[in-house]
Amino acid sequence: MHKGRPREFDVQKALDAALLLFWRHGYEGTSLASLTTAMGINVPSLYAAFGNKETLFKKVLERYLQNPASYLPKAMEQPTARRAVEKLFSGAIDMAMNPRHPSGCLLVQGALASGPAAASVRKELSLRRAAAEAAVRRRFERAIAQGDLPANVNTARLARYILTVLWGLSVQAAGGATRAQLRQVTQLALQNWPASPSRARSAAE
Amino acid sequence: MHKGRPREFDVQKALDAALLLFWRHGYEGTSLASLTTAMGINVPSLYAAFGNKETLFKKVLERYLQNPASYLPKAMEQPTARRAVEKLFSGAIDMAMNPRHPSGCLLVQGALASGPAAASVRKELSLRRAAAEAAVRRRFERAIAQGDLPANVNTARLARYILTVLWGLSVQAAGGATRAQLRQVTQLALQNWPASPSRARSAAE
DNA sequence: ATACTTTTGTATCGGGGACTACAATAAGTA
DNA sequence: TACTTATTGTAGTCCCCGATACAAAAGTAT
Repeated sequence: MHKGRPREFDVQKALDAALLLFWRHGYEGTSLASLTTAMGINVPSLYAAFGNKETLFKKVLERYLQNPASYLPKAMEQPTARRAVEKLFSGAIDMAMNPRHPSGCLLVQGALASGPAAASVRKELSLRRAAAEAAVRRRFERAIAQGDLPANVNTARLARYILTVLWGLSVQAAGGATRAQLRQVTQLALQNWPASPSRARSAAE
Repeated sequence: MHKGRPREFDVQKALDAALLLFWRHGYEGTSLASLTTAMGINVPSLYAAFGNKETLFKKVLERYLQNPASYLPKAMEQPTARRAVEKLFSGAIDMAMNPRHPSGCLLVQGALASGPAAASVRKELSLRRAAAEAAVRRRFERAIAQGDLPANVNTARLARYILTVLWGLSVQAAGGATRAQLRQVTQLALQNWPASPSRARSAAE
């Protein structure tokens, strides 16, 4: 099967360890020395397996989206758009409150602002945030097609609002907000939901 | 008046130049070399005038709150709580769209996640965000006392929601959102305003 | 065995990070 | 004019950054 000396570490475990560091300290705040220590490998092994710091981060990012951040696509499977957003928020809060990893979302914590060297990472995170917004927007479009949302709802605007609240939750979580506080924020954020009978035109126009 | 050789640069101008760098690249992403270049001074002058990188950042932060971010206390002077929040959002959008400086809010961009060396800066920013939230909450309390908001409104929760949207706007602005997009988000965010006659109990309990 | 291939460990590399020593300079003060 | 005080400019400090060279180790293939 394998040629040459076999790898002595688990790639996924190493990625998970790297994820925790990038998540907590951001891309620029995470050093290679701290990475190799946490991953339990030495520097040449890291470079042989993951390329360099930037490509390592991007693989960590993929891992993040598949494992702890999979609550977003999962939430979109809910039967109604309203339930989907509720599940999106509760999933985000559950993740933020999980003591096994840092608070907030890696798409926000990773590199909101950065030096020129990390511009590529910053751009990648920005694209991923836009992709998340697009996924929610597509869910809303499906909801309109299914009669679940009023047809005059502007799906792009509603999705952008929902994601703005989601990113804001990430900032609040980084500041040490409690689960109850975050939940109350999401409850307020959903009170202008367009499907609610008395305010069907809320997100319209 | 002054003893010794007089300073050859304007402290405020230098702080403004440093502000632009910290704002765009974050605390960790800004190097002393780039700072001295932008400020037009050399390294010993920087240390003599501002202490070190961390104390420089904190002075820059004060400057930021007084000059470009003064829209928040200004907005709180509006006659009603609703108008105050509208002004808060429009002020934030105006600042984000000003081409003379970076997008987003320094309280968010400065250091959401960071390495251990910048923990003090991260904590300081977190405190300032909490202070901003408290200022809005106090404005809501005044609004209740003045009959401007229903007495059963939970001011802390409503303020936290408003600030969550504000921080979310900062993330969206960092991602390149347009003025129209940000404005639409704030319009949606205000549709569940508790003073609105048909939904006076929205933010309550 | 021997050759070949890949990973591992050690020991670096050049570069840039924040920060400072020190002498020259430019003002006020005697 | 000499003295004092503070800033400026040059040069350099130490240290950690991301990234590598190279030989020993541990497997497969012949």
